[in-house]
Amino acid sequence: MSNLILPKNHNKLVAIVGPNASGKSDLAVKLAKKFNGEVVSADSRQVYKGMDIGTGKITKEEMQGIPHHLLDIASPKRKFSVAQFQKKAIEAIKKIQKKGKLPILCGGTGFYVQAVIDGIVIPEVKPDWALRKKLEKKTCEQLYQQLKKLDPRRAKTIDKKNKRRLIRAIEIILKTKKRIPSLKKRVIFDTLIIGIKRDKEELKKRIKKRLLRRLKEGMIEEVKNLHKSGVSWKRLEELARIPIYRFVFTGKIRL
RNA sequence: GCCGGAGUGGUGUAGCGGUCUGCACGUUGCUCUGAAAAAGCAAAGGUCCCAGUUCGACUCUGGGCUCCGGCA
Repeated sequence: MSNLILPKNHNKLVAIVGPNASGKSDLAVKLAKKFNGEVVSADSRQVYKGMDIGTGKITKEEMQGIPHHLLDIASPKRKFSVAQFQKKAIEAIKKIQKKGKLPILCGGTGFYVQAVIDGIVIPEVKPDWALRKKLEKKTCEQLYQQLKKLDPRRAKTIDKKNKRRLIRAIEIILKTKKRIPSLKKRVIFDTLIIGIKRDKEELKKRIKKRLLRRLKEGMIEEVKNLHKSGVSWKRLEELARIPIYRFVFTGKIRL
């Protein structure tokens, strides 16, 4: 086992990206063992407590003693966002670097990885769900006209038909009373990105195998428990875009 | 074996005797400013088979095949 020697306060980061079931978690652990690293998960679903089997969260045994960060840091009852993730991830990565160890960002959610390695500067405006609900009732055209009045520059670049983005833009302006600053990126880490490629058929097989294993492991129990602990069915459905959760809800699945 | 119901993109469905068969999910490509397994844009992809009626059938009729339910 050849351990990498890094100076304290170095700036290195390894990021692993790739499709579902391609073996990112395994690779992350392997690399961590080899290069004296710790893993930082970047998965928008695995941040939630209680969603283990369904999200394919790594188990204690699979971690093989390697510390994993940013798993189980949020309640599924509340919504978690990229901005929250970004802050915590950067914090965790810096801490690992300070110890002279190698942080390994293990992908899952592309946007989350991007937020960290590209250092997208996200406006400091928390989502206002009541406001969003109100704006939701308007048409794209109405929202676009409103945005045009508030911030003509942003209106020029925005996708006129993307309601979600239009709403977010208006939300930022209403809260800050200012126009939206142009997109900035603040790259803070010296990152090596590792992409995993795998044959499609093989991926399918791996996913199927994983699905069957998870059903056995108590997938259905997990969903029941989530609901018992107070996560509404509605919220569960929101979170349940994952095929395996959909299976639990509908009894149908396509592979 | 009999009776009934149904066969429409990869999956689930909608509709109609006559412009391009619509929608959802999935797929592929592109775009991304606190929802990212998201959202938006674009593209590929279909009427089970054979006859008949008709100017014209995905639609109506008959037969075949297959599936589902009920009865034997």
